[in-house]
Amino acid sequence: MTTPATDWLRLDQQICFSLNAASRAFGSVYRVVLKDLGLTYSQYLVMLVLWEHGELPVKKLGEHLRLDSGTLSPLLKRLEAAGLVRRERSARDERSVEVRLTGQGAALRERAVEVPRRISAATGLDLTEVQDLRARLDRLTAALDAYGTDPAPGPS
Amino acid sequence: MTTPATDWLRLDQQICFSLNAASRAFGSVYRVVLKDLGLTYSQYLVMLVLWEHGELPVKKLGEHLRLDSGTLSPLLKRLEAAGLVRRERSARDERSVEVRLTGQGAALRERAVEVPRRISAATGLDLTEVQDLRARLDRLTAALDAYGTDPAPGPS
DNA sequence: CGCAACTTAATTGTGCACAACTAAATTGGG
DNA sequence: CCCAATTTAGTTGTGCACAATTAAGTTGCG
Repeated sequence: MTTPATDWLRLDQQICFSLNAASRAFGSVYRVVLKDLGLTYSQYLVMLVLWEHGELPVKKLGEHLRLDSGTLSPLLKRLEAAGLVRRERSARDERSVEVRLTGQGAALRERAVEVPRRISAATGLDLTEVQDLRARLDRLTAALDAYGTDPAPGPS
Repeated sequence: MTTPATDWLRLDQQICFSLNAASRAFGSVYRVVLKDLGLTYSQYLVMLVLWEHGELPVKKLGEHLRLDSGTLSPLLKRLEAAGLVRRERSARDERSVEVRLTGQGAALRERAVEVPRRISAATGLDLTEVQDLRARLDRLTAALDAYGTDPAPGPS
């Protein structure tokens, strides 16, 4: 009684669809929760990194978030236009652009501290479940990334 | 020994980030695997639904995929331009647009059957793990959706 | 020094997601 | 029948993701 080969193409069999749907559902909740702060979900992630690390070049920011400059450049310009960050060329290395918080950006953290609690309430998961799910997802991401660099890891 | 409140804003504590990262990592793998078929990830999901259900209005397609017409309309036009689907106004209800596969679109299924196997290999997960993860993610999505319609479900 | 290789951001172009709005058609109450 | 409410696609505008390319600056080898 194995699943017929033809059923592998059923939408409800696709792990990617569940993942994508969950990601977008999160997006909807964050949109509501972050509206007061004037941030989008991705902007919020950038701010999290800046609140944690203080100040860093676009390159480092992208490494933390797995995003490239094509995504970050316009996003950072919007944050700068909103008065939350400043971007300035590094004096040491003119290729690099340092991103740092303004006073207003740093102050926004005070209002952001309640965001995780509200999101947590929306998930209906307890701490243990969240950590377990995060661990599984991180392993999955690592496996997918490895496939990208080496599609056929084998014993050869 | 509880986690300091300040740490709730750490990026690596955010379940949404792990989810988002996994979703984008999947995107990269699908981009590679689907390149031969000339489909993007989202177009592939649409084709899955059409292969499974044969023909249906944009509305139904959106319900299956949790997508609205703002996303589907341009996407379907691209699929039509690629010769994979046809769109035509329903005779019964002129508001509705029926989407159906062309011969070429139906034939593409033969080449798509190997996609799930290749994706499965990339995840490094066995069938049990995939089903468990899917179930967790679907429950999470349901909880997040419920929050959107009723932010404070209580016993009142 | 002089120049090739590399690094880093930014830009450009394509496509997805979604909110807000518009337009057209259907439906149902009077 | 008439018209208000509803349903359904489509359009517009904003923002994210990413590939490919460009431009500027740095580094190191000879």
